[in-house]
Amino acid sequence: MKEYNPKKIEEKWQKKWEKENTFKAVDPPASGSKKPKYYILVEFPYPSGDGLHVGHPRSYVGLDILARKKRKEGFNVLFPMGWDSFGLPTENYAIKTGIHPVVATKENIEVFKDQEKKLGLSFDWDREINTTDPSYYKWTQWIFIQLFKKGLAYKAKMPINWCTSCKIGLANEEVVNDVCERCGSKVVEKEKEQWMLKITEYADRLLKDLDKVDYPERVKAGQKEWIGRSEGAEIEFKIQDSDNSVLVFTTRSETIFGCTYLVLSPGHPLAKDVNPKTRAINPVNNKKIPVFVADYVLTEYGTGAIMAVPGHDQRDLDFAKEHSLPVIEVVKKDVLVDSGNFTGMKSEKAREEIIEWLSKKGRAKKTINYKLRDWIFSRQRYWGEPIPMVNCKKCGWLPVPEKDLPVELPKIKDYKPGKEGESALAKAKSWIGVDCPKCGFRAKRETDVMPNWAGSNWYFLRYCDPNNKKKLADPKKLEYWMPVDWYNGGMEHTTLHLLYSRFIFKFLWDIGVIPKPIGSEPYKKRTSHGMILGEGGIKMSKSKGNVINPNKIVEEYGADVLRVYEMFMGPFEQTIPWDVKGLKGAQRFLKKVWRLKDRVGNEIGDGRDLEKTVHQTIKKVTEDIESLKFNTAISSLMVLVNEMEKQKEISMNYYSVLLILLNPFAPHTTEELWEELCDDGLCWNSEWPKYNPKLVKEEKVSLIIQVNGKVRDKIETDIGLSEVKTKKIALSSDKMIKYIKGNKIKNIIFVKDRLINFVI
RNA sequence: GCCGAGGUGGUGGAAUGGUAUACACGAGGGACUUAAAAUCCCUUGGAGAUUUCUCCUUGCGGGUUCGAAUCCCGCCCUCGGCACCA
Repeated sequence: MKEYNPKKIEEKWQKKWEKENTFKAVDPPASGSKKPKYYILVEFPYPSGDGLHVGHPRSYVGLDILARKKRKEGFNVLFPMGWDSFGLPTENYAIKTGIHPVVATKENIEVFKDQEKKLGLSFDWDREINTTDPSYYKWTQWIFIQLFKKGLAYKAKMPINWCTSCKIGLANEEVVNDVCERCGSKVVEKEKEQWMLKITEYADRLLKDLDKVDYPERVKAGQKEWIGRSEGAEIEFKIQDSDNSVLVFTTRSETIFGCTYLVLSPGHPLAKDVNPKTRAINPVNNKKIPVFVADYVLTEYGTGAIMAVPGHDQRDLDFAKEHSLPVIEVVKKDVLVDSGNFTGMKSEKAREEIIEWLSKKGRAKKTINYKLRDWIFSRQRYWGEPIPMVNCKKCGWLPVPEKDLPVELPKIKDYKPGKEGESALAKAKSWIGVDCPKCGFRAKRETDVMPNWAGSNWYFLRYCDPNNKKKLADPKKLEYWMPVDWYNGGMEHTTLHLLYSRFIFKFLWDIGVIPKPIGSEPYKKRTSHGMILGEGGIKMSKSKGNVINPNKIVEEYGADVLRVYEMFMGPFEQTIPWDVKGLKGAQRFLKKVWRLKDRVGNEIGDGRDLEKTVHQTIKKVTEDIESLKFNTAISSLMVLVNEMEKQKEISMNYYSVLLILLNPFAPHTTEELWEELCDDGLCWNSEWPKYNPKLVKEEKVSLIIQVNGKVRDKIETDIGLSEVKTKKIALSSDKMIKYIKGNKIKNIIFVKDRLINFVI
């Protein structure tokens, strides 16, 4: 082929890869194969009706590069893809158009899959999964039943966030500024029976085990923040002239002598009984203090009541000023003052001793509080996994027998939730009625479905054994593939999705579904890619009309150009604006590589310089891919190509190194060139080159000569020159003579092969 | 308000204590062409001298150091996350 024609090339290789199942991950025991496994996971997308966004390929291409490199290095790579396809947009679309979510989902998936295939991603498509497939959600339901059996799923009447428009209960994290995150309508409180998951039981382990994993510090910080562990004490304040008492939670019991009033949250059981004359008794000094009700104290956190210490807490101080309440300072320079027997004690010691003293009197106990709350797991919607539970008037809540799983979504015509907010499933009368699994009398199915998270909590396990009909996954396969070696996804999922899936994994590990040797953490390493913004740095959105469709780019420039551009545009973790012009640079680069083939000759023709650059490039690209520094990896490849352009003839040897290094980034172009020029094998599975450390080093260096830290001259020297010799050469130069003339050299700083600095 | 990330040419960025601005885009000039595209060559941080050269420059102000984009202190701004967490 004379001209670079990406369209033809890409179609050709994509067909071949599909036909030959090139990127299939081999399950154990692979006969004779001793390749170590490597499991690379990218967050699976929600197949929306909008199709792929240029943000998707950023993650997929980045990790595809890693996957392709690992294969070359001899790993048995698992790099799968699937669809997280339950969700509201599809349901809302169904309500609007009457098109069944199953149909819409199928269409959307076809579009997504086609778009992804056109990017040349090396997924093992044999392992494709879909959370809305009954053979998949059978196991999502099965996990729920196991949680129920262990007492970790329970029903509770909860004051929930109720969206007045969506007619759906929202979890706390789905409410933004008192409005529904999805539709922007007003959210009110409503009492509702909800299925809850006891994630709080795992709070400590979710926190502690962060030490075992390789996540970015900012991600760990997010997890810690969300769990919000704080050590403190519950202290009892008796209400005067009453049998009631108020428990408060505090992390700073050493400040109790400065407590001048109590505050209850509006939801506190005693809040109704509080009046301006109510007094509580401070257990350390028997002072009678007023009691208030205020909404700056949260019902759900701690005991729903606080001891207010305006001398040492800003919010208490604000409140005290507003109500002209006394402010007492009881800690000065970390030492207690005006605090009875504890005066003069260091605050850290006093904190412990005060609790101990009050504990002996039965008025306090040490406790640990978490911000983390149990997880509301019910949604009154249609397009989700039915919660596989049955309610019998006689026997109560019972799980559907496992042999009857999956509980499939019934076919209905109207997907709208009921007016009271009940799930649309409540309309499927014949589906609801079921025999009680225990007593056999007529009972009713649960009509709530699970939230979006349910399917994505454990999907990475199913990839290990996607077609297993008897088990969630074969333990042998899990033991081989798990844990995930490298997980990449969006920053927006680093708190909740990560926490929830870690919780479910730990639970499955506890009950023996996950083989013990794997350990109780699902992801060894987590990274996050940055968002791609529209041109000019504004978010891409339909309303702004600045959404870029990756397939248009593929049409015009080719997938390899898009891949190289997205990886070159800037640091992988960083948010970055899209720039059409940048595509041109990527295109020029690949064209240059293409044209270089005409200069490939035999073994002669390479200068020593090219040899050095080749080895330096191998080193740089090898290291940069491992740290996701794709932008600098590509720039070093550009340097190599620029250097090759200067040569009259390039050896096959060096050109093939270039092709292998570039292959993960531009798999189609390099494969085509490889086929044309190389006699043996394919580029994708050619061994990753190794560099010679001796050849990476420069033999000559440009040594900097400074005077008082300012660069005044440079000299070309051999490496390893001693201080004495360097000094001699440096001082003999005309420039230096000029600069130093008439001054006394006070000090000389010498850094070998880098610089010499004269301080005068 | 708190937590996290960041601020470097006209633009995206490189450099994590040692030549600031690699690589790329854009722009200007030139070659090829009837012309355009494509391709190639040169110039390109700013200011002043223009043959040698000098001074300034990494958000702002200090500090440490022979030497700071990089480390420390204070401030300003942008982006992301969380919302009274006792």
